[in-house]
Amino acid sequence: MKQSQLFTKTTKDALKDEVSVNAQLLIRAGFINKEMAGVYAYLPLGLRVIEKIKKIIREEMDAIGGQEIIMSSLQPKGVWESTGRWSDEVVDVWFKSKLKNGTDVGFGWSHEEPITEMMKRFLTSYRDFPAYAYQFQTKLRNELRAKSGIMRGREFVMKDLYSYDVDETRHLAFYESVKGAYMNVFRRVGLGDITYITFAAGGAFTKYSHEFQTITEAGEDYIYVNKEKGIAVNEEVLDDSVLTELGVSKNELTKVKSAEVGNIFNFGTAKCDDMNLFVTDKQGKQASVYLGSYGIGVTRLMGVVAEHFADERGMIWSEEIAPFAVHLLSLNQNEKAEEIYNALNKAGVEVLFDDRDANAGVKFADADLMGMPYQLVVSEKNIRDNRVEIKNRKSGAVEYVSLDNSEIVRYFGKK
RNA sequence: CGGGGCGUUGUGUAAUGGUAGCGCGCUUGGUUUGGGACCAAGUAGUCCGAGUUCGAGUCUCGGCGCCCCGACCA
Repeated sequence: MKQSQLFTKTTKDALKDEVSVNAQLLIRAGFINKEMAGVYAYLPLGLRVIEKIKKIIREEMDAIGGQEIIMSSLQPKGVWESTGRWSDEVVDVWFKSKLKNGTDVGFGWSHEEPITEMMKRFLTSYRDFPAYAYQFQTKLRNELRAKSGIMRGREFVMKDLYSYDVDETRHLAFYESVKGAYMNVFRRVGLGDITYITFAAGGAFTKYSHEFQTITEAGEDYIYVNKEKGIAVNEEVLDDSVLTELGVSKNELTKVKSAEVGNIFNFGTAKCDDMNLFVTDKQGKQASVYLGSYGIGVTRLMGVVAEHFADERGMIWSEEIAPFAVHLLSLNQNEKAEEIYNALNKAGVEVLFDDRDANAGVKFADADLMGMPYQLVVSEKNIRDNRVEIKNRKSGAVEYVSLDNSEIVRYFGKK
């Protein structure tokens, strides 16, 4: 894409009302726009990051048998009444409205009840299991206090996966396979080293649930970790019995601040029982259904990455989720740069071409702010030396490649 | 939901109750051209509504909105 055609622009100015690093950088670079407190629009560059993250998640979900669907944002009252969760006293984040005829509707803050209701149509026999469905969906939550940019908003994108099974062993095995898939996701977005499967409160159905906590100062949780043993415990459940169960003592654990990027939850059979989802087993008798619910905050994950991979000049995207792999900077050498741009495009390399009539300093500063992994500099100086310059945004390392389109394509092809 | 801070051009800020000014941005012209360059001329504003006052950005009341701490986070 040519930058001269991109309708967004960058700004040097820091916004007074936006304190978090993620929102500050993403807004300055033109990735997102703030619509209101806790509500952000995703612009071309930001959307490309979201789509890259979704692609990774989609691959990992499909790999464990997930089938993608999309539920609705408008939800009927009835399905939530069956579990007692329509009440504002029970769920305090509801956005609600009415149809013209007075019928109550809710805006989806979760989809556990609606998807289970929907599944009743299809899951009627033990032969129908297991069933694994997931979606990417905008969740609407009337948070009392939005904060930290895109890390805690009133409208955000979540990937939620639901597993249904009649066989408890298989149900638990799937739960374990989601753990693995989730860690793959966090590894692939670059947060593997600092993301822990964390013991957390389980609620009414199970003793514990598991959260995926990424160590970051921008987070709002505290967890206790032991990196060598790969153990992490949320502060909220840390007591002597948990320590005994895990076989660690408290002085082996370090307290760190973290952000919850994912959560997996075993409902047992309670939820489906509540919603009257029963099926016929082999003996022709009524059987209960196990439900698992598994979430990844897609937009929050983008916020955590933006926070973590940044320096004083701007963001630093990894190749897996960068909006573009290459930022081609033409220092008044548009003709030559255009040839390279076309060659890279033809080879399928994603490239943002800064073809604007601007000073070198402006282009470098913008490129650093936007944070594409590679900056490819085409300038008079380089052309004279019959080469192009390729700078690694993260390391700052500079490499030179001869001024030959196929050589340049090959450089990025091997990446 | 409890507590605190705050709303002035697009953005960041200034203005004893008395002419709304400055930097950045943006527009135009010119100069520059490897790290946010320079010169000149322009552009645009007091969140909304009442009230007090000869006079309100400034004082009072109400509304709307934003940020932070805490609580909450299925």
